Amino acid sequence: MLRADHFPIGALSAATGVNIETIRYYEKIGLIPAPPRTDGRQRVYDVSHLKRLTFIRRGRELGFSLDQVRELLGLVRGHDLTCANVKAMTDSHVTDIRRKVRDLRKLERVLTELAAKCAGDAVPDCPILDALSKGS
Amino acid sequence: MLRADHFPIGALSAATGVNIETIRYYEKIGLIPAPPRTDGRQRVYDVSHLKRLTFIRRGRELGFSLDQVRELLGLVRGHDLTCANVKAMTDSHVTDIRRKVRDLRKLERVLTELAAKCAGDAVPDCPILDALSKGS
DNA sequence: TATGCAATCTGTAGTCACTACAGCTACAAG
DNA sequence: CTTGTAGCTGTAGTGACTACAGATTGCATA
Repeated sequence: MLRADHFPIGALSAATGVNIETIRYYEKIGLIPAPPRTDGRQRVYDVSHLKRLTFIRRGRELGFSLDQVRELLGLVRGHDLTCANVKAMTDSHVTDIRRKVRDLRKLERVLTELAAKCAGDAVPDCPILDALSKGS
Repeated sequence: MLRADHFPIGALSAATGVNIETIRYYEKIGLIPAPPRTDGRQRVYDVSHLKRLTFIRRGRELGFSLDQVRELLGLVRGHDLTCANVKAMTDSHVTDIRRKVRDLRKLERVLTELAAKCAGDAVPDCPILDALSKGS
């Protein structure tokens, strides 16, 4: 944990695991507020930035888009989210994820089947390429 | 199936299910050869283009990147692929897919657990937001 | 105080695989 | 010959960053 109550961007990056360039990017798109600066125009952060950025990182890790994270942060027209709002967003996100998993598992099955037909020898002729080429 | 042996881009698009803009994009990045043109500079395709584009579309549907498709097409330095090459690419792709599935299922589990704790009522206080905010 | 060097700054361009659009020209049917 | 659809080029936008160039700042040591 950071002991100092003010720290530069590198420390914020290290503490949150968010890339320095990404932090500046988040500032540019208004996801985190522009922090105060030193006389030399270097950014100075405090614990509130650390918390907010940690929230963003976890949201991203859970697969929310930046826009969804923005919404979760209650940034949309200053509107405070209710628990019901958040649950609805989460449920719809889970539905998306389940669909992706289904699609990927199907892909996996098809590719595995194709690979099984493939002897893996040194000839240029291959059942996988055949399967991709054959008429509809 | 197309009966004419020469056809314009719209017909190629309809026959393959690949968007017109995407076909031109594929040409620009060298994935399909530039076809001959009419006097009015409109592209004229034949069955070879149709086959190649179908191959590309199927490869994409199986989740290969354009660079992998390019490789499967044997475009990389004119080197012909052996069956072993193709099998190796496919296997590594399957490994990628399995990893993605694992990650997504984990995400699904975490989100489902979070959503279960959430009463879904109208108060602004929400266990999901709490979980994202809490210290590490 | 001087110096050296790591950290930070801004701004731009690149990534992937397209998609969208503006403003133009070509072609086929009636 | 007109009308309408199809096609043309070139550029910019998408999401979520990442990479870089070239400048400046800040801090520690000599």
